[in-house]
Amino acid sequence: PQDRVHLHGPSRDHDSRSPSDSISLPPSAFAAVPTLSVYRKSPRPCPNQALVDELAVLRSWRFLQHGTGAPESISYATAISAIIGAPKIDNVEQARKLHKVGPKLLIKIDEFLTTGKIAESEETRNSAKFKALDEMTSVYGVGQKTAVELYENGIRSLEQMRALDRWPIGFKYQEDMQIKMSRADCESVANFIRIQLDRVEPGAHTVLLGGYRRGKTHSSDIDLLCTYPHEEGKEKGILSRLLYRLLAKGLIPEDGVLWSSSFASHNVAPERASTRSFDSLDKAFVIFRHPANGITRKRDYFRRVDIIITAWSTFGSAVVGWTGSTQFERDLRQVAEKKGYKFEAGGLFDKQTGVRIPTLTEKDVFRALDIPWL
DNA sequence: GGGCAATACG
DNA sequence: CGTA
DNA sequence: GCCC
Repeated sequence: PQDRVHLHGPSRDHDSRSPSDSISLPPSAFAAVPTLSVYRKSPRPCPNQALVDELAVLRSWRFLQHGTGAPESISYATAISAIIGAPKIDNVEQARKLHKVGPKLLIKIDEFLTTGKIAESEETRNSAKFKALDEMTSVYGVGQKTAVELYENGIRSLEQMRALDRWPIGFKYQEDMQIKMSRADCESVANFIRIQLDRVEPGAHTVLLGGYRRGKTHSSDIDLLCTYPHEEGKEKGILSRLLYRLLAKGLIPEDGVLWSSSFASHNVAPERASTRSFDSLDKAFVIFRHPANGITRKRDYFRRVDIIITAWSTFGSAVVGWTGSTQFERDLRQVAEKKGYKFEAGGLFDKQTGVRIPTLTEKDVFRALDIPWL
């Protein structure tokens, strides 16, 4: 998720470079780059794409060493995000004006501007430990902590991990889950699910979110948001019916429901079920079997799909919350907090009263928080 | 020196 | 702790 | 690592 690049409209991730980018801008233009990602565009590729690619290695390295939530990691993520939102950098004085880019980053940027690369990035890419941790965390259920622990115990490869027999599901579908999906693949998977959804709840509506919506050409998973337009409450129960149907049709393997709020509530104590925050969205993380079509798919492929259900009245919040990127969500919450709101994918709330502001559309969220639509 | 987004749940 |  |  950290590779997600944020943007605002559905066309947010398109190349927005222009001929004027070849002209060197005054440092003041860089000081004008907004501090938070919600106030700037994030084109991809961006004008500083080669630099970003180099710095991204160091960001990954920090993620693997300290976790994505560690300050060392967040500082790199925010700095890279700022660079993504900046015009073409061709001297250090410009970079110096960017918010969130400090002395340490400037040294790296300077090196890149003079040599065209960053030595530490290259070393990191080739380091055995980096490669081992990177590979180990690719297994579903294995995060940074576990990978570091495994490494300390001498584990270095997927083969060694497999022998431990601790992640049966992770390894069962590991191979397919490494293969990224094209946008056409994402759309095809979504359409398979829509057909079944229409059988259990005609009139229900779905949209593809996540990296796909941000314009990524390839995705490692699919985020599918489902609602029932204009009829509050009619979305209730959709998830379990849909899951049962997908299971019955073999579109989800028997062991393919990795997690589901809906299914869980079956064997859950009633009081526990009602304890659930009434705003939290129903969701299921599944393995979807994408049937072969004999043309673009010679065989079935197993894909990670997240299915999320939202009430119509909070559809906008759900769209914003499940589109990302990670950085965008962080910055959005900061803005909400500062303006007396609390934002979650389940809704936008007044911090004082706890009252939920209706957010039928994505623009309702932006409007309430006074964030421009870029 | 404190803060960095946020939270439900298995 | 891991996942979203 | 960067900002307040």
